[in-house]
Amino acid sequence: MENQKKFYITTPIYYPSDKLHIGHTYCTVATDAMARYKRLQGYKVMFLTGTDEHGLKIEQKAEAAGVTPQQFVDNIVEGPRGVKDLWKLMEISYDRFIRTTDDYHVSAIQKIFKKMYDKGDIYKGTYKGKYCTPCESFWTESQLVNGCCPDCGRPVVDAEEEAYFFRLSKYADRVRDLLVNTDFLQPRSRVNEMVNNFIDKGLEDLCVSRTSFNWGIPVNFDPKHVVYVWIDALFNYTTALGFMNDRYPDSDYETFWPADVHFVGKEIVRFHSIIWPAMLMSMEMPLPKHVFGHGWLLLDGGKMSKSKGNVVDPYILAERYSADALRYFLLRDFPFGTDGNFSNELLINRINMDLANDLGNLLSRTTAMADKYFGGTLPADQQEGPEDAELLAMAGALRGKYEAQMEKYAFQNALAEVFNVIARANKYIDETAPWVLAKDEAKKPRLARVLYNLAETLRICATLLQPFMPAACDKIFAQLGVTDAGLRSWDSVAVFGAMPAACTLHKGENIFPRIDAKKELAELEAMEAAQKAAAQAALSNEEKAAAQPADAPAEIIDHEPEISFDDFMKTELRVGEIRAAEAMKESKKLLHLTVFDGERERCILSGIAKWYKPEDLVGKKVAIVANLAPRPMMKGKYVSEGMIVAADTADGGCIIPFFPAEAQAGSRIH
RNA sequence: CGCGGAGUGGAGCAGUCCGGUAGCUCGUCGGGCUCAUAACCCGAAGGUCGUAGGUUCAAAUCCUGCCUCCGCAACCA
Repeated sequence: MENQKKFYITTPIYYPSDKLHIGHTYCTVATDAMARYKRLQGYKVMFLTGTDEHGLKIEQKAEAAGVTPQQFVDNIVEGPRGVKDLWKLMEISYDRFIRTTDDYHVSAIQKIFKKMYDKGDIYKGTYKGKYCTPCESFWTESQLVNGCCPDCGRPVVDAEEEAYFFRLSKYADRVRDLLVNTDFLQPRSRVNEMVNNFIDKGLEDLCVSRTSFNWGIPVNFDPKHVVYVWIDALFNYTTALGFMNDRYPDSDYETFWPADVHFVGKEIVRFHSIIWPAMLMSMEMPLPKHVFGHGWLLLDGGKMSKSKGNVVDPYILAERYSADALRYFLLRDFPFGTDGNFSNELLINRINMDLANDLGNLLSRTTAMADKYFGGTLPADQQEGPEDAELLAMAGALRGKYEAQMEKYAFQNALAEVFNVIARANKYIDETAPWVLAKDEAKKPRLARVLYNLAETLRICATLLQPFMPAACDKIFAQLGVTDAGLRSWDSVAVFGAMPAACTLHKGENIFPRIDAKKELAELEAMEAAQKAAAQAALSNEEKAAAQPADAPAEIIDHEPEISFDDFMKTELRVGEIRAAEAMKESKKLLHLTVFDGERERCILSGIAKWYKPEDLVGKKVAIVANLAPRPMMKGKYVSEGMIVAADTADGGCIIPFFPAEAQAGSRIH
């Protein structure tokens, strides 16, 4: 076993500030399929996943929920319907689960930080900016409003905050070379994006510590700093192998590092393809062989949002249709490298067509005939026929084709290859018409051979489907009478015919029941409506939300401190009449509005272009914040003098309340 | 002229690097079969491959302009 081939694969560590959604599930399922595939091939696999638990956002969410940050993340990770429960439900076969709050990780990160510091690649610098003393906040020049704090409007002072920086710039050339001249980053299309957008624009040194929040790993030689996300999160891939800690043996690191591939979402490709290699170079550690940036699942053609995301709760879908069916759908319908459109209809359709009609039904008709014609056990006396050649050739060649696709992470193609064979087997039944053979006693040997070929084809397909649908494949093997582990191995599907001729198969339960699509879609829609209503109710009832912080962290409202009437009156709300509105060529999101405030026309740039057409706004009367400090925008090309009052909508849009025509432009709003 | 991706029969996609009968899944219509989960098999209709030019004997594929959609960046005062 010394020479056994090794394979180390990881998912990102997810940020547990909310419960995970279908997008996280997608990535993790893909990683799991890859890990299982490599195990099937005989590799010694290390499959790592976990959670990235530090940072300001979690600190704030915990505070809002009235619990400690540790309690907050414990609940989301270990609690009911939490991260680990989801992975259990989804049959995720991770070998290790790392939490960045695990003490071994914490101490290892401190050592890593110190080592980079001692080397000179991390240095103490100053983060220069404008500081608002009452708010205890730093702001950049561009964030200031009229030279004042954007939060409270009070003057700011020049200040410097001490921070540690990583010499990212030092490694820019080497990282560029890595991306451009090797296949480190895949798919290739992501390379241009990284090089053009980030590297060639110049890499600045990276701020790797914070003093503005506490929920993080303290820099142990300078404890008022905490390690910011980069070093904390990225090095998880090595600390989980025992690197610089004693939780796991050093031999794990020696065995598995460097990783064969990190699967990551395209939004974090930048961190994994630029910052991560640079930090490893600094540590003089080997680089991972590949980073694969996969696409997103889109809803209605757009990015998944919280309000939409609730609808495609992986928990609900897996419980309704089985984890295997959901896993299959995710990996069969979407090319791994690019974005894909998720919909319940596609999901149900795919389950019905491929799993119920083609695979499930093939198993069902095969086992039913074996029972009916032979009592389950095929006689060894079998006769080949002219219809056999093509099926045998396809099933025999399947492993090679499948392997070629899997090695490219082209899960959808690998599955398509398997289902080509399944379709061919269904056709083979028509060609051989076993029910006709069964009527003639003399043709029993031929009939036996036909059923054997079907069973063997199913065995080969099920073996290769194990990485995708582990539980369902177990059931298939049970019905095929395959008890010998050797008959579900990679070697056993190299050629057709490994199964003994006199095999015994019995019809069992339907493995993939057909779904009543109409009824299901209606029910899912009803659930969606109910969830939206519940979310609305929770939004309007803060106490209720606070009582269930872990279940409903998304519904916590961040309230501002109470203010006096006088404070309120400092906000000068007035009726404004929109005299002109036009789209801006410089921005897709902004509309350029000319608003009459009762005494003059002012320019207001408002981020509503996505929801309002200019012509629909002209002549309308709206509420404006009249005493908001003018704000230079588009690099000073425009100055926005005020703000239009608008509300967010549930689908992430926005809506403006309009005053009736008789409202006087300029009149005060109380 | 910020960066990048995409536009192919009703739907979702492949094909584009390395030009040469436009393919797959679903849907629709017609037929067959009865072993099976009203499943399976066969056949048909349906596409000027976003648009306008160019190169070529030949362009979905190469080149140029334009339009539309989506992400990132900027930014929603």
